Amino acid sequence: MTTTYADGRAVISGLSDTDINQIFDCGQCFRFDPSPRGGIEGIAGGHYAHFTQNAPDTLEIECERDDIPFWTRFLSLDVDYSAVKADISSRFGGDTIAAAIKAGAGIRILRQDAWETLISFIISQNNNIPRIKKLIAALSERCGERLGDELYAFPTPKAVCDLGEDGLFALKTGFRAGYIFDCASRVLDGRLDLEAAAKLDTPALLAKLCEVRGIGPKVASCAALFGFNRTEAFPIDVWVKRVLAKYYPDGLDIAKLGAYAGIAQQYLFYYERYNVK
DNA sequence: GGCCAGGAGTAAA
DNA sequence: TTTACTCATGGC
Repeated sequence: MTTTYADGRAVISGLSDTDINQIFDCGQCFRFDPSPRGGIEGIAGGHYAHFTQNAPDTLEIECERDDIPFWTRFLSLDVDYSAVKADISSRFGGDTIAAAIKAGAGIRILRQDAWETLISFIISQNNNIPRIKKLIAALSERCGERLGDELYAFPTPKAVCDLGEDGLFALKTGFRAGYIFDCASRVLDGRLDLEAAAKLDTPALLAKLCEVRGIGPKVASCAALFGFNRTEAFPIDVWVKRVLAKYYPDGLDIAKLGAYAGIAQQYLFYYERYNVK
């Protein structure tokens, strides 16, 4: 993998197992969308980037020069996904996981901000992806830092807390308003110390996250997987339940799926959710 | 107009 | 320990 930078654009070549359309459209993030001028654009970590991929092994990132390490890490470009796939395949067996890996061959699990994933997946509960995106965009526009024309950073815990439960409800978050407020309050006053939480082992992390009102096993698992880089976390939502019932009627021992269970889960989710056969 | 959406809290059995 | 109901909202 080699990176060059010129004219506000990083060009990363020598890639494998990478497809930005799959990465940004597999339900793991909610602030990246197709750009009117082609490619995919969005905001993370308070920075805007625009991605284009004209070849399987080459990615162009329009971003600040100083942000290249951030985006490289964000995209998990340092992770050897051929090894990940081999490990998953050796543990699952069967045609289903092979087909799912093939269907989502370019998926990479993003390393997102823990706080952002917590709020995003609280919003996701009993909701659909387009509306989740709308609500997060509305929240960011309402109280996130303005980065440019129509561009807003994801808001800080304090900014969300200052909105109050009423302000959050006014954004049409519905019954989730109180959940979002509780989470923001806890992060703000230190009852939920995200830096300390990041040092816990995964079971302890999940238990800690579940102290927040409105965070249960599924939301906690998504935050752990997408926001704390816990690739062994295995979120079970309606789609994954569907996959498990359909292809693994005799049950699947998730504990035996190893360090990349969460990545396997993402292949399966993508396979079933987007009906990629 | 009922059903569903990357669920979780609550009460009841 | 599971099961049924409820929670706002919007697309279909």
